[in-house]
Amino acid sequence: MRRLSEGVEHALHCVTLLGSLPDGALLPARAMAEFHGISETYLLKQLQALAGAGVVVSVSGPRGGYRLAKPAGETTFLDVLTAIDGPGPSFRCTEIRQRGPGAEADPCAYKAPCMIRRRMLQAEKAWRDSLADFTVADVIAEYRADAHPSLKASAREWLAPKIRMADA
Amino acid sequence: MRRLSEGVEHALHCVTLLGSLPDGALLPARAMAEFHGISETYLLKQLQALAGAGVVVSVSGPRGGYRLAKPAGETTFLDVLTAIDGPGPSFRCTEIRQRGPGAEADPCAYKAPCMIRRRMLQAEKAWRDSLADFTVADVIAEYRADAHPSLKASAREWLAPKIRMADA
DNA sequence: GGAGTGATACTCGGATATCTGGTGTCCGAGTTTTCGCGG
DNA sequence: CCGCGAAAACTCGGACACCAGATATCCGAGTATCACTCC
Repeated sequence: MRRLSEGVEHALHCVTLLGSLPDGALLPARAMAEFHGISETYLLKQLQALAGAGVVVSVSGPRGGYRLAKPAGETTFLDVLTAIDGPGPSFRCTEIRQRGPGAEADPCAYKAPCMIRRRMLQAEKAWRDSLADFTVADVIAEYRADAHPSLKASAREWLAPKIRMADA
Repeated sequence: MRRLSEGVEHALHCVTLLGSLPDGALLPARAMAEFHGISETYLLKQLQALAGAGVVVSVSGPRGGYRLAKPAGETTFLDVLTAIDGPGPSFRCTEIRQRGPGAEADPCAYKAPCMIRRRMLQAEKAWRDSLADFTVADVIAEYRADAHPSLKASAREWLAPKIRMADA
């Protein structure tokens, strides 16, 4: 498969970050960009796509920011990938078997689907199924179990002043 | 995942075509391009990659052309994909977790691999495993069983004069 | 002192440049065939 | 008629333009905050 967009990595890390915050907490894009050392303006583009796909929700104005739209346990890697790279399949069959000398044949002779297309989509389904099994909560749990304690503490400390709690 | 290269489709169809020829038969790139109604010069680029990866072998000069390097039953979709799109993984972890405020932390704190990277590579492995299960022979067998008889006959007839048999 | 009101500051959202990599093309290297010439 | 040799034709191989999509950026819309004024 072609090289995967770098925005996917940004989106996955940011979604994981959002999922590790307390319930109802908001985090602005600037904080996420600084935390990961990436471009803020470009990250906005990805967050915009995530918001449009219903993975995160955005709140405008001061005290605004982003938060997960659903609990971390219900947000899968596939949701994020679909939001960033689009819902369509990566392999697109252009039916080249029908071009060239085969073009004059009866169109109904091509009733059967292209075998190659079928196989490629089947492989892609395996990939999607695997991604659908991974939730953001899984990554967070693994992080909390394995990450170095001082690392977790410093991250928590750095993030604390940037977090905005909902009015609730 | 990003849109898959269109050359992949060309390569897969051409490899299938080569696999359906009699043993030792050669077919020039021009014939394959005309058969599929695609650009000959661009197809050469893909065939070059396939030859470099050892999927097909090329023979120069008149009466030259391409043939499969291994039997169709041992040539998998994964071989073709790897040859065209490169062997590297599609998801590349740039370790953004180590940038930003986490940069000052002890490097040994990052001994554990990035969880997100691990999951993405795992999903990619599922995709590769699925592709490795599909051989060119499978597609050909399915084609011979399901394709319209007149279609098979016309293709055979069109290809016949372009096929070059090895000296054997 | 409290409420209203306007300005302000901060946030996200969409439209706009730039640049890498896929797409498409060209000319050169190599090999077999073939035609011509000489024996 | 047969053998030799040079030229030609056809093939693949690598290097060169072109273009779409990802990357990176900027300006505009919306909203809560804050300060100031008035009651």
